[in-house]
Amino acid sequence: MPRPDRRRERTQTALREALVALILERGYETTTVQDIVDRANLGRATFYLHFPNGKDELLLHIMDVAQKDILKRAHTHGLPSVPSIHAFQHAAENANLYRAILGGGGMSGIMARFQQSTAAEVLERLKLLIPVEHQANAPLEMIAAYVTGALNATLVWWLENDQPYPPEEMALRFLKMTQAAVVSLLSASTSS
Amino acid sequence: MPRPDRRRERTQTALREALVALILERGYETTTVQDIVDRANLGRATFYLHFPNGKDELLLHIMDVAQKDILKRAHTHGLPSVPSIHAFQHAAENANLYRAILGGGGMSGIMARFQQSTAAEVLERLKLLIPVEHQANAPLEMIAAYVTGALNATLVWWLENDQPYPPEEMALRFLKMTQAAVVSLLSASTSS
Amino acid sequence: MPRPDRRRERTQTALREALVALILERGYETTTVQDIVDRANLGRATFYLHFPNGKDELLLHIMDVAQKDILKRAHTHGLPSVPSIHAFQHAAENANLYRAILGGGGMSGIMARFQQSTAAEVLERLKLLIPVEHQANAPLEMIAAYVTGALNATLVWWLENDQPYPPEEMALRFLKMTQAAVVSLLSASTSS
Amino acid sequence: MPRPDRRRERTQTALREALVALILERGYETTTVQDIVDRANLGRATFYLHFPNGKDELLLHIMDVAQKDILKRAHTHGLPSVPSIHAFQHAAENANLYRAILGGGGMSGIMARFQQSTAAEVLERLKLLIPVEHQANAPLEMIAAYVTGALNATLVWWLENDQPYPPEEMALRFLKMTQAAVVSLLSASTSS
DNA sequence: TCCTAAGCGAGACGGTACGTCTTGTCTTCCA
DNA sequence: TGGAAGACAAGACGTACCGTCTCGCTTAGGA
Repeated sequence: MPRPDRRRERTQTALREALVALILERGYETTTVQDIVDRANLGRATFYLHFPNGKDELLLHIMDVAQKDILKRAHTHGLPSVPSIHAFQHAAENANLYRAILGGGGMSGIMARFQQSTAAEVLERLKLLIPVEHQANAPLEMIAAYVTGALNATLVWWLENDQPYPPEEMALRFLKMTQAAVVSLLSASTSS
Repeated sequence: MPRPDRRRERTQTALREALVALILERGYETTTVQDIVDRANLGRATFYLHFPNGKDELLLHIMDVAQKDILKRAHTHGLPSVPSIHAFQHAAENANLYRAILGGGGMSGIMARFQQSTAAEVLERLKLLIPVEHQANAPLEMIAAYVTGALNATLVWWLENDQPYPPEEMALRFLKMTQAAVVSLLSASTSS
Repeated sequence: MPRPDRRRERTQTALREALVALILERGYETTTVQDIVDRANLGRATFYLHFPNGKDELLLHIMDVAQKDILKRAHTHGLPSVPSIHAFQHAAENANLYRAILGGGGMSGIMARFQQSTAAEVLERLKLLIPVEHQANAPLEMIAAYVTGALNATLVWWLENDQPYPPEEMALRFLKMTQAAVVSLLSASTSS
Repeated sequence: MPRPDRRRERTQTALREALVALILERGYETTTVQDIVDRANLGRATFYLHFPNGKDELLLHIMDVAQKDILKRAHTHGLPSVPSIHAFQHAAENANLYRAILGGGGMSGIMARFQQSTAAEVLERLKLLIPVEHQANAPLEMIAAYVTGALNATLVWWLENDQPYPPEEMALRFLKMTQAAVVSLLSASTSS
């Protein structure tokens, strides 16, 4: 039975935990390598011994570990009828990490700011369009977030693929999907 | 009565254009203030004269200008029946800027990477679930991007609001909205 | 009358004085760039702005300034009958600097140690060879230092020039010069 | 009687030879402990086992061995009439080591540079003072090296002993010794 | 038309973080 | 069981940016 020097594993775990903690306390961009190794009680050179490309590599490593975690869980239970359940459960258990990666958004928070201001506009539209008696079935804020996230991702996909359809067609597709999604949620919630 | 002095406007325009160009060439994070003023043929002190908080402030300024643009257009035409049409049109005309803000994602691309790997998994699911005869109606990749963006944004909203519902309920809501969206798009495309 | 930004000169002077002071306090090799700029109340980057090759370049600069000083003095007074007088006077006025450059010797003091141990052996020889009644005329320690320095320098010259003469001949030349020097000093001192 | 343990001797010899070789190839200051043990095919810990104070201690050890060598030779032959003959012979046999210790001079070569520039000035003086017909008897460069080495060593002695005589007197003493030495060498060479 | 306050280019400067390198200690593994 | 391999803490290195600060030059605008 081989015993392959457990110090490396211990060191990397300490670094992972230190970075996750610091991201939550002060954000990713403003956290320095020195902060991380101070928190982990390690030397700076040791950090670069394990992650020669700096803190980005450590963050990727953290995400790798997390994704292996979620995949292991999925394989254990087989394909569920509600596929996203694992995502929500895993996010609940690693709320700090998910907030750090998805919420902070990086770019000094520019992207998060964009998402929020767009979501605010979407929310206004929803308030106008949805009859008041249905608004209690689900928080409009959640719907606004859903719609905004979908819109942004669709925009990025469209641009990254060199605008394969004219904007009018894209807007129509997006409208159809989104209308159906919103109506479905509200009516379904009613019947529950 | 203040003195308008057109030089200020000219300088700020030069800075905006320089940053947008540089973001596309090498990304936002790796662009330095010195790069920007070199490109704009300005002195470094001049930059801080206009944007004392650094390049973040300049990026916000660029987004402000862009959003004023889109709002002005919306007010001109009144509320459209397809609301997102302005977003798509504006994105098409400022593709570079949108790719920079939304696509790059910041955090050294970590977020974009997360989006992509998640989208790949979603795509696998879609291929299994959607009958082959419907797959031609709309690119599954676009649907995968839509769903992934919606999922991530919903996760963030849920976490930022301290998990107001249990994960199972969130997964169920998300499933309903998404199923309806996908079905709607595919069947609608069929009948068109 | 041009006024070419005196800040540079002031900064370089501060750096020179800081290094000279620190060399005396703790030696050249163990003095760090950070020590120097701390003492001079400057930033580290400023140091490399003026001396991009590190503290060696600053030390050379110090020596340049010193040598310009001694040459200016020599040119003022014309060629003296006792040529080394300027060296001794200048050394007396910049004793700290000379001790730092010549005495410390560097190489972690190895060279100084070698000089000292050799001088001790030479001193033993001198005590045996010189009659007691002449020993008061000049300190034998000074003569030992003189002879040792001459021997080492001659050795280096011989080796660097690929031993142009056999060792026996070199030893003979060296003996002649040194005997004459010692005898001359002692007898001359007697007649003074 | 202790057990000599020949491995220790073999290891130390390998380290000595490695350092001497490396000093010649790239200088003492820029040679690292890792370089030494790589060259000697040893582990780094082994180095510190033998020389806990680092490479300075190894260099001192090398000099000790060399000096024991020269002393053993001197005792074998008794006091010679030309005392420096052993120094020259030993230097010839260990030219690399002597060049490393005396020539490199350490302090990143500052001291060697000082010696050279001073020797150049001395050489100019000698050319003016010495009749052309005597210049062939001995290389003036050797005399310049001799005089410069003597001057520097005398200066150091004077400063380290807190300037026991005024500079004028020192310059005079130095002049007398040096004049006699030079004259002696040249005339003696003539008569040989 | 001038002249005067401003915008501006240039770049020195104090800081802070970077990623690299070497040192000396200590542990693990292997022959 | 002793030594090679190498992880580790400490800390200096030289580089890169940052944001601040003079210092003159240019220039637009009201006088």
